[in-house]
Amino acid sequence: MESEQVRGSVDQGDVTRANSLARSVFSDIADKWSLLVVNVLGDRTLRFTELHRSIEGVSHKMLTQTLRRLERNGLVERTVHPVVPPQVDYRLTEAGRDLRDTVNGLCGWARRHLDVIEEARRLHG
Amino acid sequence: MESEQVRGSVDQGDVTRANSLARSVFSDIADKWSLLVVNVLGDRTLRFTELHRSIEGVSHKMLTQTLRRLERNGLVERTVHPVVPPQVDYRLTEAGRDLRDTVNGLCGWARRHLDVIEEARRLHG
DNA sequence: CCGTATCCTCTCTGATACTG
DNA sequence: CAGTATCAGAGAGGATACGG
Repeated sequence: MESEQVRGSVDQGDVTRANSLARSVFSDIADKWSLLVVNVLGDRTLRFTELHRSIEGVSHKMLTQTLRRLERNGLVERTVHPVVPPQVDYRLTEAGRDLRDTVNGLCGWARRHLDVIEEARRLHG
Repeated sequence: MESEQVRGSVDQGDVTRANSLARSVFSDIADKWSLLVVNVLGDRTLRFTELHRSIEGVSHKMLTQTLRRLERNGLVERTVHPVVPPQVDYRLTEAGRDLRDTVNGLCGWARRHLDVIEEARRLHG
């Protein structure tokens, strides 16, 4: 992606690094659950169970995996409170909140093109 | 997503429809290959083989499947020229180009947060 | 409450070979 | 060139049970 920039004034090595990284990040966040988690979290701080309830259809396992991946990419911050029963809070980092704005754009896009999509599905479905 | 809007002035049924549709669209486009195809196509019109060459690592089969799905959702237009050898052109629809702008936002996001992501990966990797 | 591990199923993916 | 069909292996995802 952004292949035009290769010919631009940006440092070549930097661009290559950006491309491959962006690509691997895409692989990590471009899935349904990650996007939904980012959206649901928003500006709030939620516990594991609250997230689980908020995202319909996600399994315990998938939610855990998704949260670990998001944490690994610096999008989500995980806070463990040493109490019994255990309490763990999740919230978006700054990068995560920035991503959420972009994801909101995606939602806006879906809303704007509802009709086109539905018609296309009727035609080709 | 957009759950705040449920309490807003928008028609309730419309919101529900938008949410479930957005969700099913997400499932269809929120994958690596779809996003890459949308990005590579941009404003151009490309043939199957050109796309295949442009997107490193995609198999013949996956590219076909991805293009079918994108067509099914009204993001890509497929034009078959009745010549021998066959020639098939792919280009983004208006909805597709609109999506590409959003996806570009995603690329921009990745570029902006390169350092944060890399550091998070070092820490948690 | 939160997380991990195991098992089992089912889909996805790539390789290959074949049609128009 | 563009697309379909088939097959086998890999991997994702769900259910369940158990540990901190």
